[in-house]
Amino acid sequence: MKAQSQTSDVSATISHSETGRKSALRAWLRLWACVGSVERVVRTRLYGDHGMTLPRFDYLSQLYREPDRRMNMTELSRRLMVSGGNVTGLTDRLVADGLVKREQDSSDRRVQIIVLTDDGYERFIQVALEHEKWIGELFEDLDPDQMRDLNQTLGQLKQSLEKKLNEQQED
Amino acid sequence: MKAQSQTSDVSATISHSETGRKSALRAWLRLWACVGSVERVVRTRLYGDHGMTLPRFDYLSQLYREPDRRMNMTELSRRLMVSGGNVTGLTDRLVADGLVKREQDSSDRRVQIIVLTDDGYERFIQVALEHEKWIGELFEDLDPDQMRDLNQTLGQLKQSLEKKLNEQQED
DNA sequence: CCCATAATGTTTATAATTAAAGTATATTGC
DNA sequence: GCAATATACTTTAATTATAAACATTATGGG
Repeated sequence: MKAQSQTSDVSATISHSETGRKSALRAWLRLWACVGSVERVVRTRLYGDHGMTLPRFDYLSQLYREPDRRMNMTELSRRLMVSGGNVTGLTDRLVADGLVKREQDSSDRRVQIIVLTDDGYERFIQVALEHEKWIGELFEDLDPDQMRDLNQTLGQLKQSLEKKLNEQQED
Repeated sequence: MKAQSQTSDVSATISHSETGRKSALRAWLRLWACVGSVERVVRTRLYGDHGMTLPRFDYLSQLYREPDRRMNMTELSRRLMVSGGNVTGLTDRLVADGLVKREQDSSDRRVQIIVLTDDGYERFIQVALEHEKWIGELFEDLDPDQMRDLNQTLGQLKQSLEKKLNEQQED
């Protein structure tokens, strides 16, 4: 059949990139499935056990990791990988709940600095301890060697993706 | 200090699970970051180049993979890892766009069968070809060995997570 | 057959999310 | 200094998403 022999000819020439594409797609689908499963568990437990949503938890965790517990909106948007408008809305609700507060930057009047309040800090560490336990349980079937390799590969992939994203942005 | 010596005593006892937790958390954060980066690229290009959203693309891809291009709502909800109400809304809009249609199950009047239309099929394969190319490019920095190991580990993790989810559901 | 229970899907209210347009402030080049 | 451009954030309209309550239909035990 013509179509089939064409496929064979082509695959003989570009077989490497063809198989690369297929295994990349498979890796992507598995990554997506794993993240979806973990997110579903974490989201359900956050809401059920602590009345907190996953986006708010992620938001607070970014602030928590900063030495001074503060960050501007643009940086939050970048770290959380969501749009600026989304961060505005999340911030409004977190301010209403008293978990964060807005402060003005002294040198640039456009900039809003978001600060974790004492309440927000207490609330976050309480939830974060449980969160870490859940993640540990969800990943417990991977043996230490696999975990090490996985972390190594994902670290490399993460850097590679960030590099590509920056390059793309400049175009 | 009392608190510190307590921490040391505890970590001496459960150091293995402690380090396991930390590396699990690191793996989770990296997984999350990688998926976020890829999703951002794919979403932007889907919308910019094809006027399609990521949730709709994922929805169509689930139907496409079925031999008869049809599936009921509950199964779609399970595969896409989203709520039933969400699937109802997505279906309404995809029906309005003519990409899928609803059919009644002959043996169970509760069941809606969603069928990919000819238009939906054509549209999907056109976009899916590009999608596969994008994913291949985004993952190109991983060498074949890493890709193979990654796929193996993620496959195992995926199965382990599905097992845990089922067990949890039964509680 | 009938009732309790389960399963399928929709509706409702609300939150999260995006892209695009808009506002205000800074910066840069001339 | 001023105009053009860039940056930081908000607003808007639409879509996507959840949890919980609901309606309908199916199933299984008495």
